[in-house]
Parts: sequence; C-alpha cells; structure tokens
Amino acid sequence: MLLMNVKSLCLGILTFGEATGYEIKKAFETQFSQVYDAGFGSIYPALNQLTTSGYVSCRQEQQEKRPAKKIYSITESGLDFFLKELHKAPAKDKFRSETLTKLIFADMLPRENISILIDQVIDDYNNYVVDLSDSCCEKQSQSEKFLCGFGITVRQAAIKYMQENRHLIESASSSSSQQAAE
Amino acid sequence: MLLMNVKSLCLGILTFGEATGYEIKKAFETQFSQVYDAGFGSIYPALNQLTTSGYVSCRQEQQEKRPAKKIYSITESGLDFFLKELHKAPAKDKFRSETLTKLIFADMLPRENISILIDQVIDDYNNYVVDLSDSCCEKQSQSEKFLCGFGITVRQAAIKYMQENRHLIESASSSSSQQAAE
DNA sequence: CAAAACTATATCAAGTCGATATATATCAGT
DNA sequence: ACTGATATATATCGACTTGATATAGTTTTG
Repeated sequence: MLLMNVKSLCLGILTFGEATGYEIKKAFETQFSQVYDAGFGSIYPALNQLTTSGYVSCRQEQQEKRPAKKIYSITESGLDFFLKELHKAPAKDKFRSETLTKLIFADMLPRENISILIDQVIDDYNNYVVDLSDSCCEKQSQSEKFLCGFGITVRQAAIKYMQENRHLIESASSSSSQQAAE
Repeated sequence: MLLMNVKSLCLGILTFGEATGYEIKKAFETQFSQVYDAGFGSIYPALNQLTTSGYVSCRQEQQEKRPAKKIYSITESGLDFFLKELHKAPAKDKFRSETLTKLIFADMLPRENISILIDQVIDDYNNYVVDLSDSCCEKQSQSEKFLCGFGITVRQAAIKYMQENRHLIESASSSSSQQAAE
C-alpha cells in the first residue's frame, strides 16, 4: 500500500464520526465527488480488511424488517495509521476522458457524429457546473468550498475552450476517408 | 465489454499502422497522455486477447541479441470491431486527485504542510503546461492539437484558481485541533 | 396505486495499476 | 575507458478497482 486508496479514505471519513458502509458511500458521492470516487465493490471489502487489521471496530444494530446496520468507528491504531497515510506523498492527478479519446479517431467518424460528441461533453460539463453551483452554498467546511469552486472553474474553462476551438476538429473530419460502419 | 478500454484503444492505435507493444505504450504516453493512460500490465494481456479473438495478427521479427519483436497488425474483423466500439456511448469523464483529496483533511495537518501541498500541485500543473506547450507545436493532426490546447487551458485555469483561493484553506487549518503525527 | 428512488447489505468476474524481472544497446559525462 | 542513465523489448503477478448484479423492505413521487 503506497498511497491513498479506498481503504485509507474510508478511515479518513470515519475520523468525522462513526458511519455505515452506505453512509460512507454517500460521503464519496457528496464531499469527495470532485476528487475521488469509490463504489460498494471497493468500500465493503475495504471495511472488512480494516476490521481485520483492527483499524476500525464494528457494532451491529438490529433493525426490524431491514438488514442489520453495521456501524463502523475508527480505533486509536486506525487513527495512527490514517495520519501516517496522510503524510505520504500523494500520487499524480489523473484525468481520463473516453469522449476526448474518441476525437483522436475523428477521421473514422462522420462529421455529424463529432459535433454531437462535443455537444454532449459541453452539456455534461454544463450540468456538472449547475449541480455544483447549487450544492456549493450548502457546503460547511472551507476545503469543501474550495474544491467545489475548483470543479466549477476548471469545467467552465474546459467549456469555453471547446466552444472556441471545436472548429479545429469539426472541419478536419470532412475530407478524410469516410469509413462509416452501420 | 461496455465501452472503450485498453483493448479497444490498442486496436485503435493499430489502425494507424502496425506496431509492437512497446510502440503502443509510447503512443499512450504521447498522443493519448492527455486523456487516457495504460501500462504494460494492461497492454500485453490486451494484445494477447486480441490475437486470440482474431482482431489482430502478429508476426515475429527475430533480432540478434535482443528479444524478438512482435509486430501486431489489425485484421478486417478487428477494424469492424473497433468501429463498432467507436460508435458506442463513452463513459463519463473521470478525474482523481489524491492531493486535493488530502485537503479535505486539512484540519489534521499542520498549516505549513497544506501550503507545501498546494505549492506542489501548482508546480506540477505548471510543469505539465510547459511540457505540453513545447510538444504542442510538433503535433501533426488537428485532434492532437485540440487535445493539447485543452490540457494547457484547463490546467492554467486550475493554477489561477488555486493561487486566488488557496487562502481559504490555508487560514482555516490554523485554529483547529493540531493532531500532528511525527 | 404503481413506479421510482431510497436504505442497506454483499459478491463476483473482468479489468487495471504498479512493481518487478530479464537482456541488451546506446549515449552522456567524468 | 568506465559508469550510470536511458532506451528497446518482452512479460508476469498480486493487489486493487470497476461495474453489474442480487436481495429486500420502505418511502416518496407522479
């Protein structure tokens, strides 16, 4: 384990207070959505491993006609471990875009298709900005506000760039070999 | 297989001409570095699977005192498959930043540490912009120029935002509980 | 009143990441 | 001339993550 992964972040979330796996997932969707994503498939195994390692403790709360809640709390050794993780050098930022990757093969797609593709990215980013702008005001902590603003600013810059430069690829994909597949 | 993955992209790279696994890796590092990354641990297994599926053919070139080159070419059915992949809806863009994630736990780090962290991200992004600016001129295709400009613009916006708003987190982390771990 | 979304758990195959291993060649600097 | 770094070229492996799927009752929305 060289750096921050789902395991460390579950631990980090538990420093804010005890929580169930489901609640941890929600934390990833709200607080961390800008910068880190994790699904149940990573969270539940992570919590099991953390329990085995003694970094979290788990108490079960029976509920009528619902699956029992498993409420996790961070232990002392868990907090130790997390603080050590926090002091490690972080990995480089990663960005992956299948849509923009597709553009590299613009010559193989009909021109129309390219335009629709770019329209969609712009639309996605726009929606993202709107959603963030709404939720940004509700954020309590300074770091959350900072990250929220970061997400908005960066996406707005991306939208502006795409609007101003889309012609570069939209014009290029016309003359080339039109190997359209039905 | 629902969308673009390393396998499809290897196929895509081979539409530009035959190549070895090593050369495909270089393509990911240059042309695709903006938007998609893949290592040998994904590329070599992908090429094996593609060979088994009959989507690529492989001819071996013996070299004296060097491991034999395996030169891959895309087949007709491979091109078919790739074009179908290209017409599928792409996944959402993903961004992951361990550094920015750390900022959520700013209260647990000494103020100095936070400042260093932000300095580093800004520095990383700056270097990225410089590198891209250099290589941008050499790019041949329009789509590569577009992506190059995209990378520069977005990171410049990120740098500007961080410089203008870093005080939000740098001031906040002072008063709170200083649970520093050596 | 039905359909959708929410609460809450969990697993699994397939895919990806990062490190490591093996060899040799070449190029730059001392 | 030697040393170390970088490049060519392959490949594997464990650990981790992803995305889909399953189960099952409750609450909200249209």
